[in-house]
Amino acid sequence: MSKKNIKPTEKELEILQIMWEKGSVVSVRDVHEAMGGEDSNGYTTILKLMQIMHEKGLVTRQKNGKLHLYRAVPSLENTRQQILDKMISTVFQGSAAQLVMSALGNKKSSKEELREIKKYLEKLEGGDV
Amino acid sequence: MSKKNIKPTEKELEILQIMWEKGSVVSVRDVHEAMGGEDSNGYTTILKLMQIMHEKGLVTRQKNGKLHLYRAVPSLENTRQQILDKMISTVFQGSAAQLVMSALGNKKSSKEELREIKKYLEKLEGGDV
DNA sequence: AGTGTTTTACGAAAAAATTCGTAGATAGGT
DNA sequence: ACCTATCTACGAATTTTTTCGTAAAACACT
Repeated sequence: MSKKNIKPTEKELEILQIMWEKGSVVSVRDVHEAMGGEDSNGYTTILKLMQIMHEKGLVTRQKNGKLHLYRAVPSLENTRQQILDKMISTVFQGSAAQLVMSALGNKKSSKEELREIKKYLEKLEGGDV
Repeated sequence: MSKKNIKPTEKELEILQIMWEKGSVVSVRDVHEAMGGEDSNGYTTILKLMQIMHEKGLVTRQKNGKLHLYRAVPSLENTRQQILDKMISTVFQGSAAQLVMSALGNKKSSKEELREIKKYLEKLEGGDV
């Protein structure tokens, strides 16, 4: 019951994405630069976004000297799951299989990827085929 | 070059989804009702949205008596593709395989679905394994 | 202490998306 | 011809998201 369903906006998702990539804590500047620096967004824009995310509980932060270090609260996995679920229900008629096949269809995935997926499938079918 | 990349908003996507489901043309009322009627949205809200979609070129329409019948312009397939691509790049580190495995992981897909996917995979690997 | 650089806080503007009220048009039935 | 139902057009209000300017605080270095 404790899982709040805070849906990140698109921009927020971009920021979360960067945090997940970097793995550990990040400063506003880290994010700002990872997003393409001043050409893409003003520094204070990113700052503001991260402040809002903090208010929403999407990130925690802690002071380090004069700057704040931020950490993503929702996990990459959960977020993926959430987005996938929504997407499956709105655009894929509720069928995960359809999504999978669409995803494989266009992107010419490498043979290794395909093999990996196949292996995964076999594991899923697991003890009952 | 003619493919405009008109990105439907979320609400617009819901409406498109209904149109795809219904298959053929739909009236505003059809959509309004399919979306849960007056409890969910005012009739004119849906009307307005569909008018905007018309301006954007997301739907075509034709008069039939006093009402308009709408038809989705973007195909379900293309839209899926577009959304998937974006999603893969923003939340799945560019890897379609990751998306696929995530999608299969949580949703307990039926055995039939899994089998279907496997078959599909084999077809993809096709003439070179 | 004084100067310069970087960071935060705050407020507010701008842009985008959603919602709906009102008025007028259109068709159907009587 | 008139009444009623339903539909469209239009404009505007509301809400949400994105953007950034300005000023104050924090630190670093003389």
